[in-house]
Amino acid sequence: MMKKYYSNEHKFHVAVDSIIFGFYQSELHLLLLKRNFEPAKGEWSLMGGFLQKDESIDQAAKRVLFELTGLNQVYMDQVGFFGEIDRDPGERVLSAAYYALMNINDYDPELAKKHNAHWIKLNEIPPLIFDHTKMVRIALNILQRKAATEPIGFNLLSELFTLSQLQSLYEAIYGETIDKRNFRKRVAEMDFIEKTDKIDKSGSKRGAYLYKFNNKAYHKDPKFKL
Amino acid sequence: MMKKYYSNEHKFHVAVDSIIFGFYQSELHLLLLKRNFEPAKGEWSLMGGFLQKDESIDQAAKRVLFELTGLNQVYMDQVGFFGEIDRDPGERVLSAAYYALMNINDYDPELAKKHNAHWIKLNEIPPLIFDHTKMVRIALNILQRKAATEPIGFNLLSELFTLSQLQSLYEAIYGETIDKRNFRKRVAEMDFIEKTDKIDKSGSKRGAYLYKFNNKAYHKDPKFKL
DNA sequence: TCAAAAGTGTTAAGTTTACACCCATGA
DNA sequence: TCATGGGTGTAAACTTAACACTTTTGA
Repeated sequence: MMKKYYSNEHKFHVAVDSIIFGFYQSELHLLLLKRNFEPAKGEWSLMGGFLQKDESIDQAAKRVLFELTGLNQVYMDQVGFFGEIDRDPGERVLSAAYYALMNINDYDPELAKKHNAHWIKLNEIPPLIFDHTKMVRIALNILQRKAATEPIGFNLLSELFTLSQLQSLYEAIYGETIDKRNFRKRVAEMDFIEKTDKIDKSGSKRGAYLYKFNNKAYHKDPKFKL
Repeated sequence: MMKKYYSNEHKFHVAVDSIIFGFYQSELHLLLLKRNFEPAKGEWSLMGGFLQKDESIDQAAKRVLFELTGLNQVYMDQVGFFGEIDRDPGERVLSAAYYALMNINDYDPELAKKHNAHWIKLNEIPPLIFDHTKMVRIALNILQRKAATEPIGFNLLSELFTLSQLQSLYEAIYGETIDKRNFRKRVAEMDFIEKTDKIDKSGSKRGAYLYKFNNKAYHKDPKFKL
């Protein structure tokens, strides 16, 4: 048996918290819980859960997301590790925060009801428990930086999307308007954003061409800047 | 007494590991341990330590750095939280990695001897234990990104520095050469990088003016791009 | 006297920004 | 027929990149 060196060291509760981004009606939203369980019942918080003995921290983040959404294969990335002594005023809990980018259409409203989860506009976020507001702020910073140089924004859209949808997504992420012609010029230079022959008529009478992100083509020549 | 909700949850060992950057002879170096203690005695690793009951994770990172260097007030930033199940093959330990930027001249060689610590050139890093090599790679990525847009590089230099030193620092961080005139043009536009009337003769016969970073001036107009 | 680092401006290339009108369609 | 979102090109401003010689001084 392997010798144990760490037996005198203290041990800690470790949790994960998920900042879940969704996009609709030209706005970024977060999936937040109006907690119907203790502690802090009745308050708003991120979805979270405890790290289990037999799972990695990345696996825990995926499991927690799955519990709330029923979805696997969602884009996730670590935000940071939060370890202030009193961040949870009950007992000490350390937390790794992750953000997730999902297509809001994939989300089953039944699961929302069960967990009392709600999509809240980014600029209408209520006060959250513990340090969750700070986690959200940092996650948004990371998203803004990363979305500019890596093609992660597509995770927030359906597989097929119009250029107007793509533009309004990036306007929402950056919090500023983008010139339509300049935006389309940049998109046109990215060969991995492919025009299909399908047309979406839901957003206008005339209809707009639907595009899709070709991940394989992106990896052949991975350049992205929006 | 506050009700306890988490008592059934598993607890974990939590450590911090420090990626300590230094700069001399125009090259970035890391302060690494040739371990004179178990586990993995004889192998190379980052400096680390366990999180204690009464300290935050940031405090733990500072304490661990202090134990190795005797220095407080060193620039540190979180790299990420590493939680693979078998990252430490002995017992499960989760680790928050931090990188630190220090002036190599502030480092007491006596402390180095005691811990068997060595400054190793970035491109001569030996294989490290556990996932420490991965931590180093991610820390370097963060440093490269952050050094370009925030004035953190000065932490690697003495208070007074020549423009040649500053340029070779940024060349080391980015891993590419920079045009001298373009570099100096950019520096000249940053009013918070102030020319002193002192001259350094250690690097050349002619001598070069010494500059300093004025943090207060920077915060009045915080723009940085190198 | 010469080797070695310090210091100094200009021009061309490339990138980014600003901007306005016609098109297709369903109500 | 008209209101609505879809689609398209050009020129000016700005930023970035390329480039070579003179100065100073200690050995």
